Amino acid sequence: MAQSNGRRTSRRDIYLKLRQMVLTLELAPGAALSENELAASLGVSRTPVRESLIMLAQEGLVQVFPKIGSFVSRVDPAQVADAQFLREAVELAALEDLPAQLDPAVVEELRDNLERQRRADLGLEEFFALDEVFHQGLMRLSGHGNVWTTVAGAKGHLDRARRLGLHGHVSPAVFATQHHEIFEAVVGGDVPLARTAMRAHLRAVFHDIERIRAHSPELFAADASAVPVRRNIVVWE
Amino acid sequence: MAQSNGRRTSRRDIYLKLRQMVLTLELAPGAALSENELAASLGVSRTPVRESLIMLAQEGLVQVFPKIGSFVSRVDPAQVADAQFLREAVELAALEDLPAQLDPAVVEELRDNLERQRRADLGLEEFFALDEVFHQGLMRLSGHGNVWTTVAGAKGHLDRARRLGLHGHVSPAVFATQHHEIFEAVVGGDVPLARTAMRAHLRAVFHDIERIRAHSPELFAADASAVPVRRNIVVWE
DNA sequence: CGACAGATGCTTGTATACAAGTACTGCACG
DNA sequence: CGTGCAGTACTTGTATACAAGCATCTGTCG
Repeated sequence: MAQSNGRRTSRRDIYLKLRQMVLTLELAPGAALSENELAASLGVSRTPVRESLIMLAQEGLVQVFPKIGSFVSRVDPAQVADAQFLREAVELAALEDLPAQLDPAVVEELRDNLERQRRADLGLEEFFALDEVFHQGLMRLSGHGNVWTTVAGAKGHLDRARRLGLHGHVSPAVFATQHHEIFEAVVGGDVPLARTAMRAHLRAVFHDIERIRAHSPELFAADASAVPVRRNIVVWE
Repeated sequence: MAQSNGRRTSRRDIYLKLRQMVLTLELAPGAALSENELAASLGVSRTPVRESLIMLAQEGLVQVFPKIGSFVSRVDPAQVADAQFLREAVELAALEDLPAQLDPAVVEELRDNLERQRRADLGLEEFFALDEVFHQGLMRLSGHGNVWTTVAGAKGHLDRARRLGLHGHVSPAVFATQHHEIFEAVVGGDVPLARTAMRAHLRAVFHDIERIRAHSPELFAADASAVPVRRNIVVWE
């Protein structure tokens, strides 16, 4: 889904950097993004910055209003729900496609991943990175690793909502345990149990979001097509 | 997923036009796309053309090789299979989310759509348009209409493969009948039957593709990252 | 004091110029 | 006749200049 080849262009670097900043909430939902400011701060011209913003807009992470401004999109509850439905459908379907003999290399990789999730000093972003790799690894077991790319591209709003939910509150340990349960069911060949555990895990993540929405409604979109006001933007907290 | 607002920009027009041409095979897989040529023929500068190509590249419909050229991506069998898995997972899951009371407006719309699919003088592109609306309508019945946007964005390679398969060979009538079966099961509240019919329908579409791949292998990608050669490009047939 | 109007400064959209690099073409030479 | 090399014509990437439009601020007038 991403850019085809590995040629180093500043656009690619900027795109990845901005995307990361949006997903990790370093750029807060609703924040104004000026092409000129970004270009100046990154030491490049408007062109690669602008093209990066176009790509992010296509993913729904940024909104561009012609002649008005560009903004980090607020977390849209509808898109969060859509992404939840999508990932649940895909990940549950993948579990039913598991082969009789699992790829031992991937299994080992997953085991290693789970090990690291249990480390006590695990940071939040480190956990999210491991979480991402874990779920993609499960998809690879059934030969649908590349489908994860599409799912990952569609769940930007969901990811940001999760980060909002976890900031300072919930420990990742609960999710690590759920990951372990799913993994054990998979290697044990118990598909129904794996599905049950996966569904419970994904829904636990999802339900957590409503709580944070009540806590910080300004980060969520009331009307997705509304134009944010530039002056009242709060960059962080 | 698409551009946020409805402001008329030439970029948006060009993007939609090029996208349509790629999906309908008017621009053949493997064809070279020169930013300069496109800009000249469209009567605009490189900028909006280039930005459109970037968007299409992000969707996987176009490949851009820096300093080399831009090409309509060949149909990638792996991406076709991925899209098949994705849509099957999503559409089957949506059937299980159907409410007890279906939205009568959508039901009527679907009935109307099916009616038009039965017209004898139906053109190929007209059928595809109706097919698209039909499947999206089914998703709307379960409240997941917007998820279809993501699915539609991911199934570009699948759609092109289907068009290759249908060009001149199979009649859409078979698919129309299958659509009818699915619809009847849905309005009858028989979810298991609807799932069975849907699965059969989607797999029938999928299996048709292998046939055409044997027939026109040059339109399919052997190695997705390989650079097409510019001189041997056959624009159509 | 309030309201309206114009100017100003910002925004993104588009066009154009230049930079860097690839691939083919044609000629010279063995 | 084949091979190698240099030149040329093309490609996309980036920088910059200009165009068009919105929003806000400020000054003026009622």
